[in-house]
Amino acid sequence: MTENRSDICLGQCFHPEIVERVSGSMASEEDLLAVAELFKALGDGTRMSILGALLRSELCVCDLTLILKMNQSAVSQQLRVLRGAKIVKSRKEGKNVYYSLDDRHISMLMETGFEHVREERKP
Amino acid sequence: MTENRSDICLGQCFHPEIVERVSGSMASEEDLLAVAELFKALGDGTRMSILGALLRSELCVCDLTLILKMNQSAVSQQLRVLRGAKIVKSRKEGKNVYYSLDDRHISMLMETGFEHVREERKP
DNA sequence: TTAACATATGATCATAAGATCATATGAATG
DNA sequence: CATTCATATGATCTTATGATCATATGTTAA
Repeated sequence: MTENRSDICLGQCFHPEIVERVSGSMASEEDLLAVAELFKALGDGTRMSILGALLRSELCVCDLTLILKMNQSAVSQQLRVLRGAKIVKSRKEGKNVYYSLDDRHISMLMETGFEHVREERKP
Repeated sequence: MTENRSDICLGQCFHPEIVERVSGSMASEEDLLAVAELFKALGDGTRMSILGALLRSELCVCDLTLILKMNQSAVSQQLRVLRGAKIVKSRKEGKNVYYSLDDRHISMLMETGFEHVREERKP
């Protein structure tokens, strides 16, 4: 920890106690990377539109293509990403596959996100 | 709305009432894209590590480079992204710039994210 | 069991985005 | 006021990722 590096502040700027304390109390790298992957999967306009629709109702792929006005392949590709990230779940019924949000964490994330961007827009 | 497309379900699968209702009640495209941008900025391992540190304490750039064991340029580049997305704010004090989370929405998003990935890991 | 339909997926191509390098800016201090 | 130090940023290169195309899988009904 606090090893020497030639490219950065070697001097008086740094705060050893704080660096030590934060380094020792941070979330694990495993958790941080997992959360980053989660947000990365949420961080795309097409996928967020899909989720915006699923926030209102469980939907089959066909309905999603109509709502998003996108072709089926693109929708399915993005659903795969969302499934892989455990953001949506699916259930099969006949020829159709119905998608819905995985759990309430996802809707909480979306609602908090909406609140944030709406607040940032005001001032 | 519900226009014809040759590449997808023209037949019996689709649910006009649901498509109609969801299309009419979804968040605006503007909001959806803004939230997607927010999550995209959160969706990177380096940036999430920075935020994991800032969740514990306000920090200057130098301290962040030591905590993350990364060079200064890479850290500053990612701080720029986080600033642009209104995820962190900065204050200048002498030669140093101190960064902190923009508001409580950001810590809420992170906590919810941690909860989600930890729960997904269990079963 | 064949045809029609709903969904999934591999391959390809174009674009986006992160790390690094070099250098610029701007504050404090001798 | 010149130097040192902390931070920011433009340019470049490489890799990652989304849209599209073509096709595969799997389900139902004729």
